[in-house]
Amino acid sequence: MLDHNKIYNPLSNFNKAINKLSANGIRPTKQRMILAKLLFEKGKRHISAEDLFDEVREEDRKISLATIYNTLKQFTSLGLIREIVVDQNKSLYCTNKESHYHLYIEDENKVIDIPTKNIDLNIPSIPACLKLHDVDVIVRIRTLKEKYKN
Amino acid sequence: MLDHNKIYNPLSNFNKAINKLSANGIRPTKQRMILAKLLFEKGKRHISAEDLFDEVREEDRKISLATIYNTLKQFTSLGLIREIVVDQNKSLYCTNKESHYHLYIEDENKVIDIPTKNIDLNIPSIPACLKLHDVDVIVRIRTLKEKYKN
DNA sequence: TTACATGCAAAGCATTTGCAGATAA
DNA sequence: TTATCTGCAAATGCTTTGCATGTAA
Repeated sequence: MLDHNKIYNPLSNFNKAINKLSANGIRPTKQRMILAKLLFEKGKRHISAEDLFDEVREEDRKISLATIYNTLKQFTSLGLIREIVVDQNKSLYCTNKESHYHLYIEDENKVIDIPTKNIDLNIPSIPACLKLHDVDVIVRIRTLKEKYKN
Repeated sequence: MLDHNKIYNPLSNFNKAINKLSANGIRPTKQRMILAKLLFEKGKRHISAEDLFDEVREEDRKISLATIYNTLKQFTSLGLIREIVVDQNKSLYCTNKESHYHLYIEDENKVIDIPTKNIDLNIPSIPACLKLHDVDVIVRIRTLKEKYKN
């Protein structure tokens, strides 16, 4: 059921997402709507499949992990969210639609958005013909002590 | 067995690596020596565990994958190589000891080093107290066509 | 009605771990 | 000798897939 917020805010990220789904012939099923709400009605997020799975349960609903993974992949293909690979055992999904990069603090397993203007890329080695589709920048910082001596 | 190259080039990356091993009480076993040779006597490389496994076999030797993974992890802890997580199912290990960042071309599964001077990081949001141990920057570019329409 | 979605369990895959046997010092 | 290392196979953990069932249009 629609609430007033959505009725009077036709350009919300949630509504844009739903529009994009139908524009691509993808059915607005119960599961997709629940996930879209969690992703797009809570501000900018960096969230994992497992996190979403838990949030769905907290609402006393249930969506299988497989469906969550498949939906996240689909939303990513549609450009509704961005996947950030922070380490080999975890992908996070980012709902910030503005142009930005990511700062990953390994010790805390935490991701912070960095405005694009804060990083100047000067990469003459990219062939001019490459026609970039997307550029992700992950700045990974560690504060760990060295484990071995010099 | 040592060859002339090593005898007369005491500052080679290979020798530095071996020195670091013994400085940390880590035995220069047959397996570690073979891996160190492959890593440090072939110039700058971006190589996976599986790649190394294959290269060892090409020399008609055999080191188990488990040992290769463990050794790579250990060399990384020692700071001899750097791990680059290019996607969730693959880590590459980089033998370039100079300060640099990484450009990952997803379509080609290829990594190129970027000199640090080509990227200006201006990240006021990092708390000053954090005392960075290391900063990895991965610029991930895609040239794929969009799969879905707008 | 029917093409598309979902959920479950099983499969996949890179990586890690437990442990018995091997090896360096 | 003995602490460390290696190799195998099994375990792990995230993610994907096959397929039977369910559902939107």
